[in-house]
Amino acid sequence: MPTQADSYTRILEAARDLIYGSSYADVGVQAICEKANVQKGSFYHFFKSKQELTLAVIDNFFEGFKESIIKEAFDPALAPSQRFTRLFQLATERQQSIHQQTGHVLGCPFGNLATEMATSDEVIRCKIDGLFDKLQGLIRDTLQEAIEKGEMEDMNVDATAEAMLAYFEGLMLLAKTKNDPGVLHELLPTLINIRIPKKH
Amino acid sequence: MPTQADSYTRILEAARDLIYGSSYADVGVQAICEKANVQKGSFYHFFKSKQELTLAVIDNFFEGFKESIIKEAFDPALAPSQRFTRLFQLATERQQSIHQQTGHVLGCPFGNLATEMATSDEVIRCKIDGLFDKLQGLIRDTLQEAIEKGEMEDMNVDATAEAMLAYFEGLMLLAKTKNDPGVLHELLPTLINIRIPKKH
DNA sequence: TCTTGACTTGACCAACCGGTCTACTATAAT
DNA sequence: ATTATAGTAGACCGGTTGGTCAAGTCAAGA
Repeated sequence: MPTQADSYTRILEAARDLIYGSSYADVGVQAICEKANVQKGSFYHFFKSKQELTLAVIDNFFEGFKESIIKEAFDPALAPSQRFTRLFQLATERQQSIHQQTGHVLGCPFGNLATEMATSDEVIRCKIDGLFDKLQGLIRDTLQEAIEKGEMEDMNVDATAEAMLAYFEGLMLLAKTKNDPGVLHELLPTLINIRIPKKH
Repeated sequence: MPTQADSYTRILEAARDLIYGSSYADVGVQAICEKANVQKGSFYHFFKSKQELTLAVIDNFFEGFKESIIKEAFDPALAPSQRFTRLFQLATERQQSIHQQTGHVLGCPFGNLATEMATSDEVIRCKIDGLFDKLQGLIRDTLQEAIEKGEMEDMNVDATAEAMLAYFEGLMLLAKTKNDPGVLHELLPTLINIRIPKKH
């Protein structure tokens, strides 16, 4: 007998794991209900549609991301350039761990969903677009701080942050396609060498 | 009355356009048949499953890619570093053109399919993995030639080629998520600055 | 003329899709 | 004790999924 009131959480987590493990379209409401040990009626009591559930899943992913990787890597106590190094460690370790558990490199949940749904669901595309903007802002601020502390030369921080995010997502995609986390271990550290100079 | 014998081609092209425009899972056999003006039976006369059709679609994509972008950009008559510049132009123009026609940046067809299916269809994952290897090889050979001609300093050509491919795919993903081809116009040219040095 | 085989037609299948609905239970406030 | 409310149960809906199949068309070869 499920502990009643946390059905919402169980649905959310079941959906998160299932969708991350394959894709939005491949995971049906029925499958989510079965994994969450919940009936259809309960599902639609808490979520008015599969799309709304997915928005909640994306938020949940970002929460988890903030409370683990971001909090640990973008620690103000660390030197800016070391934050990147820590981020690479954590991201690589996570994909390695997932690969060991599931047999698959799953990549970036936001990148996965964006790729699948950008053309068919504008709401979700905008949601992920916004999250990418936040991440880019986080990188940009860190770069700015590094410049101010003399750790890095001056540069176009906005363009560089965007390029870094792109490189990160691209490596995740390659690692997923090769099903080999080694790509990340080898190439993620080179992300800090990316520089887009200021144009003048 | 359809011109009979080219049903195969019409199915293939309909599937290519539909899948590229949304995703594998979102496009049904029925929709493909309707767009191709063909009946279900004909579909399964030519393709024994939706998966096999998808493999043919991937091949078709790569053929088109070779005969347009690759043939034009990786022209031995061009200086190696100029081949990259040409590639950026062509890739950016193509996405801009698609965006103008469809209202959406569709990104890289291989990256899209890999992201969607890598965890659920091993055959397709391997197929795309192989294509990525070919592209990486093409980049690597160009880099090698650039080094031999003194256009570039020596480097780890394999790692650099992989990093470039990742950056390319990541930019495509970002452009798709933002639904803005401007990302490519702004950042693709910086791809040539990526360098992974030889370790010793 | 008869046969063969490539191709087409469209009805049909079980399974599943996202979503709705009514009936029911459990809890808590009145 | 009564009522309201939150949550659960699961049958049910029309529509769609990938895939099958028997029947038929048509052109070429014998």
